[in-house]
Amino acid sequence: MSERVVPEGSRQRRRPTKQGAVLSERLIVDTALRLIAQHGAEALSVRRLGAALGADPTALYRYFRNTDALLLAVADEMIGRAQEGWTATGDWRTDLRAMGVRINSCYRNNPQAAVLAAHRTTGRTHETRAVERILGILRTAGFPDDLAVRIYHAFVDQALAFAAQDAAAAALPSAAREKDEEVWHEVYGRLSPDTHPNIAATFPLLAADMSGSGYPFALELMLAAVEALRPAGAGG
Amino acid sequence: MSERVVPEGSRQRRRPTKQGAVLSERLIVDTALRLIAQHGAEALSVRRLGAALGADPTALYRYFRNTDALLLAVADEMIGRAQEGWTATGDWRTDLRAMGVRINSCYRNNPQAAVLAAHRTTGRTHETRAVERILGILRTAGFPDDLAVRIYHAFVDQALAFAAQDAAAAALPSAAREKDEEVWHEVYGRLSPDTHPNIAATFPLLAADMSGSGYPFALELMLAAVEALRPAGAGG
DNA sequence: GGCCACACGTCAATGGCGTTGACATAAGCC
DNA sequence: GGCTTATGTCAACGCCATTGACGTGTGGCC
Repeated sequence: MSERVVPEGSRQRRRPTKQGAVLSERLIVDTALRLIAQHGAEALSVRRLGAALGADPTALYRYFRNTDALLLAVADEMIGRAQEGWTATGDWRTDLRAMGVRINSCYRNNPQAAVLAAHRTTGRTHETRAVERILGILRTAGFPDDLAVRIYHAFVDQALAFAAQDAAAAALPSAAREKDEEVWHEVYGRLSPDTHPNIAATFPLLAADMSGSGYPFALELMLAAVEALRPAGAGG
Repeated sequence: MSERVVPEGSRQRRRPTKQGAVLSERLIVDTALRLIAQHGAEALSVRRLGAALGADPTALYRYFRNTDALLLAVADEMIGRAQEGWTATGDWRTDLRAMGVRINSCYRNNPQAAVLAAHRTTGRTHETRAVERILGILRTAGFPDDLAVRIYHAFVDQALAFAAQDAAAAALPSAAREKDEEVWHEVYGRLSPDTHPNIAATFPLLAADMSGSGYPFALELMLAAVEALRPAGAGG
């Protein structure tokens, strides 16, 4: 009895499907990402992916043990794409902000995979490099080690937590997402000033602000607070 | 043809199921939370919930239009539990901190449900009350409306995002969680100072700090930054 | 060039899921 | 006590992921 999944490296026989497609791990992952991007997160199912590939749905199980393994591969591909091209400017605030924004948008661009990946510590090269860089930014800016570590922790956790939060919102089935937005206008817009004076007084501002992510402002607040903690006389 | 779902307020005929249970919105939500707490988030399905209630699964559709509506009710119940017994002290910083800590710990106590609930806007009573209270804290502290709204947004998103993040960690199967922590010590503890000087220099501090949640310090940073934004001359 | 093992695409089937429409019956109003 | 109808029940639909068996064409080997 042979194992169902053959590692991509030792794969030798490539046999076209009835519809002529030649499958590979790479092709499947790329197709899954395209499917998500084009038709939303809920469009990703084994059956639909099979159809998009021009193959029997169960052919996927020759490449991934289950859908979880497939999603992990998709997440890994996403991380690889996002890490490309970052360089330090030397200004700690600019660099930290860029890191935060990159992590956030990287996850938000692939919400389905992000939801799965955001809560895990991989210990792989891309991750360790990011840790090293952020710690470097803080220590070079003059923060003593114990403070640098605490700031690193808060910064990274916040970036990942917001990324997961925003990704989860983007990954909701479109019906649920629309309903969430509708709630803001229908429910919050009709609360009485008697019972909810603060909501009633600020409603237009509230509805406008809540449609976006809270991360950019939260990031600025954190940067400002960190600036205030920086030892006097430190360079940069 | 009457509407399938009757609002809980105007419900008058309570008819026991074959197994003798008397259903209500309240009972269903509580049972759902118990089911999730005992058997994990994936144990929550219409069929299993029906079985746990001692009713036909489809009886739920007399109380909730679909599973999404049920989920929102569960989420709102968690928000309500987080606020139980809270009272304002009048000091905005104390009150905001208490709100944040309450949300965080409540969600972490019900990690499986939190993972499902933290990303949704329910528009239900517990949620609107929380929104009203937080806005009240900020406006009473003297923040102008537009700033109060932006701070509210950043604060709430931060609390929920960290709550979901911490809950997800707590909800991992124990084997996977131990493996994640082990990876932290094994991988990060053995990185060479040549390739990862900043990690190597701070590793003991790092390993100690990363074992807890980043939220408390992130919350303090946000409060400090907000304090700096408060208009001069405001009371409190 | 021909043979053979078996990898891999395919098919059928299983058991789960949410949801709907039709039905029966008891609750509560008059 | 009769009527209306809310509410619990049932059967069925069309999805879903996953598995085991099957046969065909590929690539290695001589």
